[in-house]
Amino acid sequence: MPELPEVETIVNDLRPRIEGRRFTGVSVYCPEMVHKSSVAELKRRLPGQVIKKIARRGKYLIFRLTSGEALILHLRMTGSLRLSQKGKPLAEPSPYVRAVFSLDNGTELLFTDRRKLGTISLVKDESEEIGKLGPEPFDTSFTPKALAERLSKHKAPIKAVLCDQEVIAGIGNMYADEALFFSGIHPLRAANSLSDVEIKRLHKAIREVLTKAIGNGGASISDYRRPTGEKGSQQYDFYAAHRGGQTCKVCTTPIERIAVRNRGTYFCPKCQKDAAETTQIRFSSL
DNA sequence: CCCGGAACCTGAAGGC
DNA sequence: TGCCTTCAGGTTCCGG
Repeated sequence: MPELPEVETIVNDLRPRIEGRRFTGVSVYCPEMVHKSSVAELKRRLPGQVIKKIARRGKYLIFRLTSGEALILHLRMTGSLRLSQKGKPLAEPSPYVRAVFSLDNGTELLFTDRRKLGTISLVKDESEEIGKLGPEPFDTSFTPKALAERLSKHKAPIKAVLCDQEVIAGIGNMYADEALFFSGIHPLRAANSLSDVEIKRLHKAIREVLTKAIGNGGASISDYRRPTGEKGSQQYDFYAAHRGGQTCKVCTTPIERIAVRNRGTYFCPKCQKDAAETTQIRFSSL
């Protein structure tokens, strides 16, 4: 599932290949994926526009266009972007191509999505789509204090609050589990019950976990692929996420799986104790 | 306003 | 083998 590291990888892969290119056309095979505009509007307003800048905000991919408008994509759970040369089939063709964006150098950007939950929007003002997102984890304004202030407003389980895009942008199910593992915090702890020390550790763990995953090109759990078709390798580096029944890489205790807000949640019952007082730092870096 | 759960969607995986 | 049910989890919507 594409979260911040996966989208960041996609942006990094796309940037040298298609930044500065001009859209020449667009075909949409799944009109219900187009939000905040229509297929007709895409066809009318996109061709001719140059991609000035490719950016990421949270889990959103942003193509900033010459007109000042922005094409904003969200991959949700099974979406992916693939680059191909016009008329040249992919080495691993997908039956789930939902939209094709053609560029002036013969490159085609394919939006594939098995479950059709991804979104495509063309907006005049980016804030229409991403205005409510919380801070970027790597922004200098995202300090332990800023995290503390945001967490103090929520009594829901920390796991759920970390996945709330208005609290902090870009973290989803997998990296919430990883960040909690590396900060030694139980996923069911109330978000507003964390101590300052725990929040500091969590803040550090969030950045470390995301940085490592970006270095690994993201996690190819499910349908995620890089635009080149390559898989990421972060799935082999998980300590908690998707490791139910396997032994903890730190203490060999079996990793447990529980449901938090109907989401599969993996944690080590020994490294991530229930009560704040008993939690100790057993490791400080990845 | 806050919180929890359902809906969206469809292939994969598991049970019988 | 094959049918059926359940699961996956980002976001939005809705009801309490």
